[in-house]
Amino acid sequence: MLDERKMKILSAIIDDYIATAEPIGSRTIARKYHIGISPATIRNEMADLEELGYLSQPHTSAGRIPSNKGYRFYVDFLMPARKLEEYEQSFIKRLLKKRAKELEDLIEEAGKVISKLTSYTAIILGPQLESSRLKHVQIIRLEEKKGLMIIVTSYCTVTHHIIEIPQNLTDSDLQRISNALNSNLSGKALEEITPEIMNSIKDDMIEYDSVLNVLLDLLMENLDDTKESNKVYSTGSSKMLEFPEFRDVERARNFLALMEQHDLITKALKNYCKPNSITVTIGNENPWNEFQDLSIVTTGFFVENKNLGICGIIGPTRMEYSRVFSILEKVSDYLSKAIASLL
Amino acid sequence: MLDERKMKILSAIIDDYIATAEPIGSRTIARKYHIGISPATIRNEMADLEELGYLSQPHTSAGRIPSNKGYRFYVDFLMPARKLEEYEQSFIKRLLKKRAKELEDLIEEAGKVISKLTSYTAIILGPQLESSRLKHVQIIRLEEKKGLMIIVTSYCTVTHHIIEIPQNLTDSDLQRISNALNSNLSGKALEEITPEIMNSIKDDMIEYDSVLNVLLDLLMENLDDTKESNKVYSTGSSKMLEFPEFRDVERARNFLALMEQHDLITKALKNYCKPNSITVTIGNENPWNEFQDLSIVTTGFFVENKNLGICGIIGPTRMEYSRVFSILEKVSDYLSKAIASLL
DNA sequence: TTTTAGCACTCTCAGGGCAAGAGTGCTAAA
DNA sequence: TTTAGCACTCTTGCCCTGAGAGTGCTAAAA
Repeated sequence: MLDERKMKILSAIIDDYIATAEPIGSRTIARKYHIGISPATIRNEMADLEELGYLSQPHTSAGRIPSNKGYRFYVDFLMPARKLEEYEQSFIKRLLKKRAKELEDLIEEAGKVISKLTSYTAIILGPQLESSRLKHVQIIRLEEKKGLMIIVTSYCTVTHHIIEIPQNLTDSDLQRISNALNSNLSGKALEEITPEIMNSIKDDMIEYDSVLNVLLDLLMENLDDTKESNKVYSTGSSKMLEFPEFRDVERARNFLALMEQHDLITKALKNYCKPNSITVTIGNENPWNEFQDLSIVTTGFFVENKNLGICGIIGPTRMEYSRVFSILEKVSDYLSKAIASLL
Repeated sequence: MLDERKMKILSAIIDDYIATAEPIGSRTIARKYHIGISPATIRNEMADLEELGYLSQPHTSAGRIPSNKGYRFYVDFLMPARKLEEYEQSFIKRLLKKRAKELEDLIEEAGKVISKLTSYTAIILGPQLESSRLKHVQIIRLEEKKGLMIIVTSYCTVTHHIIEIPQNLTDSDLQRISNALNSNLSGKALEEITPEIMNSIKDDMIEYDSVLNVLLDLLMENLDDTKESNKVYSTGSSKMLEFPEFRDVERARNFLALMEQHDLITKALKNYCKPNSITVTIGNENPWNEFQDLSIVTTGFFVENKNLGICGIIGPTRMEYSRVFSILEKVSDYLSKAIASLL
């Protein structure tokens, strides 16, 4: 563990670097932060900190910048707690008030709020349906031979599929099928829908065998889909380019390309984020080198104590961690409430 | 109108500039394109073309680059027709084969195809529901006091709303309401749903007055929404940054910020694009100066001869117009077919 | 033993000067 | 009407230089 003085210096360097994006020299620290020791002493300490891996030097005669290890130490031990500004509070509160029609709208809104307030790119991984159950299935006839199957999960997410209806089925047949599916399947999670159950449904309604096959397939596929691939929402990429780390177009492009790789982002979020608390992944703590000089901060949002998704931000490792923490905490809180009142 | 020789020279300059992004000098033209006249003559012609507004010079001792007027002339008169490459053909064909579950998936897929093939940013404005009609309304009970209203339009786009169900309504009440709404409203366009019709529904079912008010409001709001604000899909922004015109981060950022302004894009597409044919808007032919050095190429897609939406690309004014034309034409064609077979 | 002042050294960065290169417009000859 | 020739302009890359910032080391001070 570092001694008091080293921590003070490290803290000062990181704070300053986060604010200015310029390497910091010993003189600057002595002048701006009043630690009460001379630049020479600070220089010695900085050399130590560099040897320990917390700092690095872009070139010999430049100041120091934090390394990933430095940021990690900062986030874990040094970072000051921060209260939200008045305007941030009220901005987030609007989330709750704006009556949204759907979960999706709400999530998009939350993304906008996060990116507006932080200037980083918001990422939301939403509805995480691992624990979702089937709530309702309904088949509606639209035309002579065309119908709509509507699937509602326990989180009130709705999906629909256009299906073909065999000529000989009447409306009451459709209703009977709907009823049978509901009474057998509703309340069940994906893994509880076994082949036995499906066969028993088919046996009960042998006369509808062919259409039932199609329906059950669609149903399973649908549940499978929502389980596998969460939808990724990301907002505010253009603002990110204002940061000096993206002055180089090459890096900007890489970042934008990364934001289009939803599968990779999903992986990164799922593997490295505990939804129950705010999690940070700094630079190469992420195994994919696309994230090399990016940090991810995330937290979950919940309904009835069940994790519904992950919201967070992605930005350069030089990030205002403490601001992001305070904002994300609040947004996740309010988002959870807003969803609860929606469902 | 320009004489033959001027057209040849203009054509050569624009072709070359589109390919290289470098100003072209008289010598280059004489060497690469065999027009059979000397650089000096070409120089004279170029001076004429500049005076006429088709070319401009970045600085006195540089070559010429096309002006917006030049591009316009090129697109209208000079541009060679182009056939699709084998691989482009087959790439687009996959659109049709991939069975999509929803219109939305199909549209997103089309966007990806367009941006992959052209390297420009694909923009799709979709389902344009101006001429859409209400096809079906259905209310489903999910829980004791919670229900789902499902609205299907004539293009089989589906929206849903979670609604509150008053305590005393039974399932058969809900069915009765659904039936009444359907028999009175289905097949009607938004503007055909007059207050008289709504009142007559209410009169018929006076006992459900309060819930009917909510439902009808939602319904109108929904139709209004889909009419006003089409959804904008855009894909492939990161690839755009590979073009030399975006080597400047400032411009890259402006472009990305523009792509997030869906309302402006909608306006630009709606006001300046005729869906029946391929339309180009070059640079400041668009009145908003965000589009200053961008061109938009669009065309519509159709189902049963009704325009369902607009698909197109947005890119720098220095654009491979003829390639884009050929690709867009094909995609719109196949997209229309794919949608037809889906619905 | 720890801290600090002093100093030589290193590296970057902005600015100036210079030569090369590309392209033009003009003039006069073909 | 076309073309060769030529002087002129402007950009670009390159080198050089001096200023500035910051370091590490040494030796003196606390």
